[in-house]
Amino acid sequence: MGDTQTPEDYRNFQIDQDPYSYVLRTFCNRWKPFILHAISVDKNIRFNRFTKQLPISEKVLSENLRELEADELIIRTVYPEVPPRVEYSLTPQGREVCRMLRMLYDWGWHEMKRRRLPIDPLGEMWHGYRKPEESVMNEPYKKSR
Amino acid sequence: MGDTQTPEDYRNFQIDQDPYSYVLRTFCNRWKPFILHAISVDKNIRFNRFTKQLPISEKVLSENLRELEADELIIRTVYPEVPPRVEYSLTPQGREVCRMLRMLYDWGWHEMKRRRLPIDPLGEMWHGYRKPEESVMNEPYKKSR
DNA sequence: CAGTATCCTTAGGGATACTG
DNA sequence: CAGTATCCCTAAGGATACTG
Repeated sequence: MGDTQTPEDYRNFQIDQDPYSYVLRTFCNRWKPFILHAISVDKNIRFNRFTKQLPISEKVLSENLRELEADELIIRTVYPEVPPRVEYSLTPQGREVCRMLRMLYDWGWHEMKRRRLPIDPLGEMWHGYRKPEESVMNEPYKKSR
Repeated sequence: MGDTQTPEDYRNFQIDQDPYSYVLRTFCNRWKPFILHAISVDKNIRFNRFTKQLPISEKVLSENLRELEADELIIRTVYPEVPPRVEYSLTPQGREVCRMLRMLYDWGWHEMKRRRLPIDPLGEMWHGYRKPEESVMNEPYKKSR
């Protein structure tokens, strides 16, 4: 379907149109793996819950949620109540991504073990590498400092 | 094995010690997927070949290769000749990473198709989504401009 | 509650010149 | 050939205050 490209066309490499780059900007920044994982565990999670579970600023959280929504990995549902309630959930694509992220986490975990690097215990609890403690997982991060 | 942590310990979330972060900094930046893939295809690839296949500056390429080596994903072999010859190859861990990157690429490719986004044809050739043309793949990137 | 709006800092990457 | 060494720039993220 119109795929008659010359070698010269190919040489004009557009990195931003490569699937690697798409993947990186879609879910491989500092916070998106954590955000997606939080949604996968806590269905219908609300805005404030993120900020209690992750040391992320509201600005950055908001930006990331908007991007994830635009990329169709999550759905934002607004309930017209007072005070407002907004819930976030995964799309089918978002669930696929979570499966891949799971693989990445597992690889990273084993690799860090192999290299004897310290591993954050909270993530381990969330991913089944450590006995869970509800009291901690419900609100792990203190806004202190 | 000394894993007696209090809830307060857990609350002190160290994002840099989480496997997600480890994965991101190990092989999820702008160029590492391309570099690793280039090595996986062209065993014993040399420094200059990267710069001909990717629009990457020598500085950034060098930095990335050093990091990949430090993280034990690639091996750097120096042959004491004149002029010097240095070859890069994958470690077993590097090959594992390439397998995961393959999954990410495939997901990204399908997702971009689904969303009707333009996909760079050169990457498609390298990943088997498009009929390969040797002449282009051997030196796709022109240093012009 | 669920966010914006501002302002600020830093790390990652790009361009270019140079070297053993 | 296989890199350093410089200098520069932008995008991502952080801190904080404010709002419907």
